Amino acid sequence: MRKDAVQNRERLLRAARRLFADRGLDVPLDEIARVAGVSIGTLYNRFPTRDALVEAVFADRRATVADLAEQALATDDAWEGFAAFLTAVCELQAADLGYNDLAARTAPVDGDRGYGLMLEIVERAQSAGDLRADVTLADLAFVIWGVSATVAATRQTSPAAWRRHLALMLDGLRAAGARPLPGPPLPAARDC
Amino acid sequence: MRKDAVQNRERLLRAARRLFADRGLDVPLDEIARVAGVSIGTLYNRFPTRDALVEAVFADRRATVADLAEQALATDDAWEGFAAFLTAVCELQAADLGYNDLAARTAPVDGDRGYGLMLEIVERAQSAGDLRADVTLADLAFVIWGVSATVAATRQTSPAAWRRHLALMLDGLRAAGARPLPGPPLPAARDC
DNA sequence: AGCTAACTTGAGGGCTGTCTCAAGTTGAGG
DNA sequence: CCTCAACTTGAGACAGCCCTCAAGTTAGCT
Repeated sequence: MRKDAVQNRERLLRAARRLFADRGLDVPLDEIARVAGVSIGTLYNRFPTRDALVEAVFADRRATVADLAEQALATDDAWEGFAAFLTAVCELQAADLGYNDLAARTAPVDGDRGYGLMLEIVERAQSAGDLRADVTLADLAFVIWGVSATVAATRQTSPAAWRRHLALMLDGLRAAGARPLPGPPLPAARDC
Repeated sequence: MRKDAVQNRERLLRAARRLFADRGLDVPLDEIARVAGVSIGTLYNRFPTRDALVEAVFADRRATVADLAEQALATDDAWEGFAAFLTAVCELQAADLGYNDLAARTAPVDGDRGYGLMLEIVERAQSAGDLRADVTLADLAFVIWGVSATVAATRQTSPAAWRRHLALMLDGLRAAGARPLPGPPLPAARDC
């Protein structure tokens, strides 16, 4: 790839990162091109679809989440690790409206490195008797979806409000005082 | 108002009710007109803005919610009333994608009849020692927003999944085993 | 310096949805 | 039956965003 092409690619990524973070994944592509100081045609040359751009911008996130999962497993207390992991993921969401959108739209993929780790986090916390036994990994989507909605709704006015939401959900996930859950657990959904 | 005009208005409302319910509040207006068997111009004659149409379609909902709140207060057990109220509201959301959108976008208005009743539901459940003392009425938005997101995400594949989400939140709202919440409660937000 | 493949450009066509308004139609009172 | 205010109509102006491609430019090799 030519030197100038590489530079343009990076400008585009920088612009997209910023705009996605501030305004969400649906920001117009021509605006990204404009902020990058590049024509819309060049953007399409480098990233043929919006998804390709999103994927490139958030490529590191999957690994970041997997790292967080490993840290969680390294924590002595199983519940503490579990709670810290969820909190960290939600912090990523709160810090970046684009990732907030992305997290709410995509489910963890089965083959992924993070998937196995997350499963382990859940099972460990359940074995320790701290996490209620009737939840599954898929139920954590409720936390992600819920916090995503709260972040989107309160970002401007109460940027820390999601922490209350998360705290309520964590208390709901505790084994102590849990009432049985209705219905079957969520199937391990592919996406959305 | 002329007889045919009244009839057209009702056709529009019927069409809008159906389309909002199936596809959410953002369904194109010209499609509503088409389904109603009326021109787009007529739609704009009757309802100058989308909000006016939405308002007309869901005009009864505010009263419905207030009625539900009254029923909740008529329940002997304070917590049971509280939980039944939230469940009923979420059932409205699950049954109508349009209302699901609406509930997530608008906060209960201060002067509203339902507002006072909901306040009472919360306070009664807190006085009974069942609902944790550190939540406020505004915190119930987390339930609405969260369930709204879950309904939107799982409607097609697991239409009852929101009940698990709600059950987790209800357990999180219980006084028993509650950990202190972080941050200040949400300000009584106007909208959104 | 000259050449060429790689790259950039941005006007323009396409699509979807909103909203308007001049012209035509019709219900209903007199 | 006549009249006219009320109503309906739908083409079309407008706006936002997507995506393409023919023409022009440039990096980098020889």
